Parts: sequence; C-alpha cells; structure tokens
Amino acid sequence: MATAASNPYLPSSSILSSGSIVHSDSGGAGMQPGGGAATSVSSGGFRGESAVKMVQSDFMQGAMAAASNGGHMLSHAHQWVTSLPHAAAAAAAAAVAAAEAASPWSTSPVGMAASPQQQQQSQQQQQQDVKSTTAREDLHTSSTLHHRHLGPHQAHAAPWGGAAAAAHISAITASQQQQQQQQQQSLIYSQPGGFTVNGMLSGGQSLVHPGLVRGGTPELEHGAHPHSHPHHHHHQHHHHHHHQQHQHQHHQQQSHHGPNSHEAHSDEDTPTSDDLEHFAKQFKQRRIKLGFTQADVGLALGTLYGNVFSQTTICRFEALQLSFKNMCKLKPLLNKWLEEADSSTGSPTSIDKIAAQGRKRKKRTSIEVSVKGALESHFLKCPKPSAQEISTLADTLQLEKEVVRVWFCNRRQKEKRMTPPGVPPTPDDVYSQVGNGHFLVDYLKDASLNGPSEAGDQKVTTTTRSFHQGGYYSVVVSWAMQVLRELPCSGSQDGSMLRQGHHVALARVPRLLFFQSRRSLCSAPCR
DNA sequence: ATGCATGAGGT
DNA sequence: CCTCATGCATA
Repeated sequence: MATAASNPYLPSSSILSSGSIVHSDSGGAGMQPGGGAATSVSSGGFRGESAVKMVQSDFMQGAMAAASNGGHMLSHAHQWVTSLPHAAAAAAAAAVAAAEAASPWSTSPVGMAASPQQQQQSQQQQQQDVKSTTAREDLHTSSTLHHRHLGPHQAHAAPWGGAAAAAHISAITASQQQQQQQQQQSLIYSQPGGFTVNGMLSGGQSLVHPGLVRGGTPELEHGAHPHSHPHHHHHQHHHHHHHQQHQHQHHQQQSHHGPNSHEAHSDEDTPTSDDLEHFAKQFKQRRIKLGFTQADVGLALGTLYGNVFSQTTICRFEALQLSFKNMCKLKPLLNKWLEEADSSTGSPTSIDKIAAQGRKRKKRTSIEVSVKGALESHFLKCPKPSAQEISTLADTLQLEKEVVRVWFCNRRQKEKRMTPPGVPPTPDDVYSQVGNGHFLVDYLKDASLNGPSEAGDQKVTTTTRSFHQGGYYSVVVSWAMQVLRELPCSGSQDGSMLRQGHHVALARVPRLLFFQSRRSLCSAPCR
C-alpha cells in the first residue's frame, strides 16, 4: 500500500510513505538547508529556508564545460526514440522488425498519419493565443517579424516541428506568460521575508561584476557575441493559426545569414531554431566566463526584470530543452542579462526577491526502473490513458494514481520535446533525424553495450545540427542502458541478439515507427 | 542534468 | 483531466 500521500502534501513531514517507492534518501534531509527545517516545518510547513541551498554549480559547470568541449554534448541531443523496457523486449524486437520492414526514414507517411492525438497536441501546443501584451517593461523585442507569409498551409517545418507555426505566430508571445508569472510571483513575494531567502543574493553574489567570481573558465572565446543592439520593439499580433497537417512544406532553417543585412541574433526577428541554438551556446559560454552559475542567472533575471527563474530553467534553456515558444520568450531576457552582466560594472539592481513557498512539496517519488519500463510500455500502447486505466495501472504497479497520472503527463511533455509535432515529410528534416539516430547508435556503441554491428551500415556521421526539438535522447539512452544492463529476461533469446536488437530499435524506431508499433505490435505483458 | 511535482489556464 | 511552463529535489 503505498498510499504515500493520500494527502497531497501535509504541512508537516508526515510523509510516511510506507515502503513502496518513495525514495527516502538518507542524504536528502541531511543536506537540507534549514537543518531541521527539512522535517520540522511544523506550523509553517514550508521550507522557505531552502533558499540557502548550496548550489551544485561546481558540478554543473564542470559538466557543461565538458559538454562544450566535447563538441557534441550528450545533453542536448534528441530523442525521438523512445525505447522499450526490458519487459518489452519483445516490443523492441518487433520494433526492429518494423523498422526494417518499413524503411524508417525514407518512407514516413506514418508519421503524418500518425495518431490524431499528436496532431491535436501539436495544435494545442501552439494555440494559446496571445493576449495582448502589456508591455511589462518595454523590452518587447520582436518587431514586425516579417514572416515569410503565412499561408493557409504554413505548417512547415519549423524549428521543432509544430513549432513552425508557433515560431511565426507566437514569435515572442511572452506577454501572456509573463502575466501569469507575475501573478504568481506577486503572491510569492508577498510572503513576509522572515528568512533571508537569498543568502547569496543579498550576499552580493547576484550581480557581482564579471570580474571573476570564480574564475578560471577554460575555453575563452572572445569575439563576437550576439548582443548587438538593444532596441525595443514590440510586436503583438496574434493570429490564429489553423493547424493542419502539412503535406509538404519547406522549412526555413537556413542558418546562413549572408545576404540579409541582419539575420537573426540578439533579440529581434523571429528566432529560428538556429538562432536559438546559437544564442544558447553563446550564452552559456559567456555566462561561464563571467563566472556565473545557472542559478545566479536565474536569480539575476528576477532581480533585474522581475522574473525569477530557477537553475533548472536556465539549464534547460542552454540545453535547448524547452519548447520553441518558451525559448523565444526567454531569449530576450537572457540576452539582456548578458548585456548587463557584460557591462556589468556591477549594477546591483538588487531587488530581493523572495521565493518562498507556503506549501510543502510532496516528496519525490522514485520509480523503479522496472516499473518505468512498464509505464513506458503502456505509454506506447496508450499515451493518454483514461482515469480508469490509470487507476488500474497504478494499482498494478503499486503506485499512487496521482503519481501515475503525473508520470504520463510528464512523459507526454517529454515526448513533445523529443518528437516533432508534425512529422516533416521533407527529406531534409528526415536527414537531420537520421543524423540524430546515428548519434544515438554511436553513443550506445560507445557505451560498450555492444559492438558496431548494424551501426556499421549506418555511418556514424553525427550531424552537428543537433537541435530541432530540443533533444532529449540522453534520457532514453541512459534508461535504455540500464535496461540493457539488467535485461532480466534474456532467456528466450540470445543475449547478444537481444542487445543488438535493442540498440537497433533504439536507434531506428524513432517516432514514426514508434507510432506504428504502438498499435500493431508491442504489448509486452510487462511483468 | 533531470525526474517527478505544482499550478495556471483551457476544455 | 489535459497541456505547458517551471521548479524543487535528486542523481
């Protein structure tokens, strides 16, 4: 009975999740800032004190640095490849079969025809129509983005698939969201600041001059960073994009800004995925050079513009793991921050923001690999299970219903990041996908899970254009590796075979087939 | 860096 | 109940 939390969140730490899966780290509480705060929380029940968190920046920076150097970072690749759980070994095999049967990328009508859900989703994703803006400041970037022309059919390949339309349309529809955020924040800020939530903030960490808060950043690159001219324009137009499946289309990924005097950089124009990618990279480098951690930036943004962001968000931005729209929204802010930090001289625009939350978060449930596998398996069959199904599944897996529900939600979200909403029929796009696929194969291979095998016939020509929808394959990869490592049920088949099969499946089943397989094949009895 | 969670808006 | 933007808590 793992009714870990019949109550969403109890004010106090009465999360006695009896055994099941709640991950009760010994260390967790230990590092809690407030010391006893972690558990005590009596009345207040919040862990506002957590503000003192010691950043794990070191770790991250190191990682990022490494990533940068590496040329290809695993962190931001893509993963439209969802793999299958051990239990679904069969599925994997099936997938492989399918993959081979139907030339993966060459023929890809499947994608388009793919689940209606997908279409639906993509549509929704872009919809959120723009409410007029209220210039929160004046920094409305974006100008009159001269979108090429939005025809009735412009669904084209945009940055991240469906984002295409979004790109133009919602160019930078930050306004709406900002409103939301501000609302929330205002609430938050109103919290009496008994505690110094920002030890670091007030401590003078926030906007220290770029001098060298923590110097020594290896790779330097002087040169041209994007921010060029600060100009504030503001666009505001909302269209309704009728979304529909594109049959054909062209994409606008040209990253060559030759002819046009100003292509895209900074904060204007409709950023293309290329722009974003580039910006993100630049941003990261500068940030590191300046000695700021992602967390610092997040706070600084709040301090400067009123929108506080967490390390997570900054991280995701740098890794291009946000939705296209979201990326567009953040870019201007980050860009501005860059400028500030740059000229920095230390403009401590300190407006302490307090981020305290009155509620207690439910402890993070840790789902076992095997269980995850089962979930994945189900996800393949039905990405959107009904409440009933969820309940059943939850019961079967001995998880709370809510946990399962959330899992699916998150899974879907993830999928959006990894799966282009509209399958790009365009050869070009397909290629880029292939590139990713190879990358993945390469990675697995490198992971010493097995030899070259099939990978051989697929040249491991990693495309550098590793972006498109914010990759996420790393997640799957790591998971896949775990599975492969365990692979409890290799009985039926030969271990190596299975492995190869797996890795192939992982590499080539990318979405298209994926959907296909979701219906026909796949249906591992999962445990 | 990422997994699970929360909440605001929409239906 | 979903999607989406975000973030705490973790690995």
